[in-house]
Amino acid sequence: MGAPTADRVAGRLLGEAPAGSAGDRMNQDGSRRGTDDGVMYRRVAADLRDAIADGAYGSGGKLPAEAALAEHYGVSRGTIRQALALLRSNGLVTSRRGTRRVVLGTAPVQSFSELLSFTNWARSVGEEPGAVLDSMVVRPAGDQERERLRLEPDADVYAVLRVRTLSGRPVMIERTVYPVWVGELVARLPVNEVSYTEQLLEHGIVFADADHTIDLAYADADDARLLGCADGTALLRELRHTTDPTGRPLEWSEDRYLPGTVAFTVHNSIAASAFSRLRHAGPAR
Amino acid sequence: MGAPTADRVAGRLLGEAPAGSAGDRMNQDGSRRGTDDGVMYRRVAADLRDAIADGAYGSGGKLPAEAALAEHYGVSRGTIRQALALLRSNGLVTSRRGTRRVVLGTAPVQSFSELLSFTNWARSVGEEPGAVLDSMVVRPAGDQERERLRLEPDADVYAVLRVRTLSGRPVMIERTVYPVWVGELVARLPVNEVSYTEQLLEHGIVFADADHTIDLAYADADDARLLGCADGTALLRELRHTTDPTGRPLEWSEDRYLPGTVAFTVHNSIAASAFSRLRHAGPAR
DNA sequence: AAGTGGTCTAGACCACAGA
DNA sequence: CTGTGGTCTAGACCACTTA
Repeated sequence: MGAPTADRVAGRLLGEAPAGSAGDRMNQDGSRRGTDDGVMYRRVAADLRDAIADGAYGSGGKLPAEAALAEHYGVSRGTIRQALALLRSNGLVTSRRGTRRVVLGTAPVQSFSELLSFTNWARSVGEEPGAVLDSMVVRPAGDQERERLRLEPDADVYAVLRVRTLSGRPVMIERTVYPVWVGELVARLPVNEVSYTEQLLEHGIVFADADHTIDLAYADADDARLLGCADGTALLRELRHTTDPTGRPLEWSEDRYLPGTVAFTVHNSIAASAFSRLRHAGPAR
Repeated sequence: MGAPTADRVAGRLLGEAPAGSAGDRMNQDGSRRGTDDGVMYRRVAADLRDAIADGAYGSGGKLPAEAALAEHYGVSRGTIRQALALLRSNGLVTSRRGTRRVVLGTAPVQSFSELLSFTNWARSVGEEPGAVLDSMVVRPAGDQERERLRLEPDADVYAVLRVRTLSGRPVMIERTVYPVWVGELVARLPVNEVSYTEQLLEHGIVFADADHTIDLAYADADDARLLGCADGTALLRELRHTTDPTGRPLEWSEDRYLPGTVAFTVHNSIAASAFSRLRHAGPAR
């Protein structure tokens, strides 16, 4: 390939501002928060994301044509399309045959790790994450656990119960089940280590895919005790199933949040959506 | 391009079954439920989706290499990659450089319209959807509504309140706000028309992008009366903001579900995710 | 009719996994 | 080392929108 230099990604191609928001076309600085992972389409995407965040195209404004972007960045149209697909999947821009792409809004600046890790999420919203280990046991896997973690019939699991805190205030109960090979690593971590995810990452364990189910649950005696709420209080529940890039299950977790501490957001589009409603099937644990 | 005939998409290329699930390699019928929209990569994706659902590769099994798929379907590798990207974004398969793709699970068979439309969702889970119109008014837009629907300062909105039912049982309260140009169409629909979405679609209004926020809310007097629950009952709330392919806002809705009637699922991956947690900011209405 | 995004091709090189 | 998916290119044609 042409191996364009990094500073090829700088400057700003102007699109078309929406009616009623002309005049704010500053920010030619080309500064970029996004990570340079050396992949061109990500750099282009990051640059466009920043431009959109700066309001260079306005909300409801039009992006430059793909051909124009390709020339501007000195890459092929295919690369531009890769970058735009990213923005599209993040709900930043629309696309429709025949017309220019339209800016929908500003990106929620959250990376994949922030989606999985309570710790990273807490930091990203400016709070101090904490964790209190309540219990960690090794026990034979239940039927559901064996199936979900794809384990042998007689396999054990590590079951961990933790209270997660924001700036010292308990907000979530985390019940996580790990297969033995992951659990052994978890067990060796210092007690009250805040982020298992980060530590596991350093052991070469990569969280690659996750399925989440969100519904409502009621606090049991443990929840009430640990969260300091009344027994039977309604909690927002997230069931999470995570695998590594190989498809090997890494964890199966049930998190219960105190109301008012968290909300979940999803974007979907006619092109690609990973969002669906389910008929409620009762407690899945 | 080579314009392959439709029946080029038939037969089945076998991958590699996971340990412990060999022997179920039937289904050479090539039957396909998927829609033939004439786009090759979608046809390939649908075919692979069916193959996966039939267990041809097994859960945890490996897909054939891209090159093999390309030859099998008689298309280029690029097209195969488009198809696989679809499956990936649906959480069906993983992908990692260096190794074959791994089957994660079976697709949730839901289309985009099922995600937006209560009616389609209800049908897809085998229940009879219903709607009872409680009120429909035209009134000046509030500040938030004006911003979210991108309206002029003095614009009106149509505000609709409906009770949604499953087989006659009330399960959800839907408070939707439409800009005038959409609301006028809605107002002309027959009272107790079940699916506004389907009707609007026939008027050429296309729902293309949606943002959802999910959290917990408590039943107010209206909710309690209409859902037949106690005042203050915890409800699962979905805030939804929908736009057409042009980026023009179509609706802004707050839906409140009785607990135990619905759950929301999300898939995300390290590659592309549209899912994020938010710091809770109180009632957004 | 001109412009734009959607789809597809054929080829290239690279980074990484696993034998 | 070989096979695999990840990235990128340069070109082509089509469907749709807008003027």
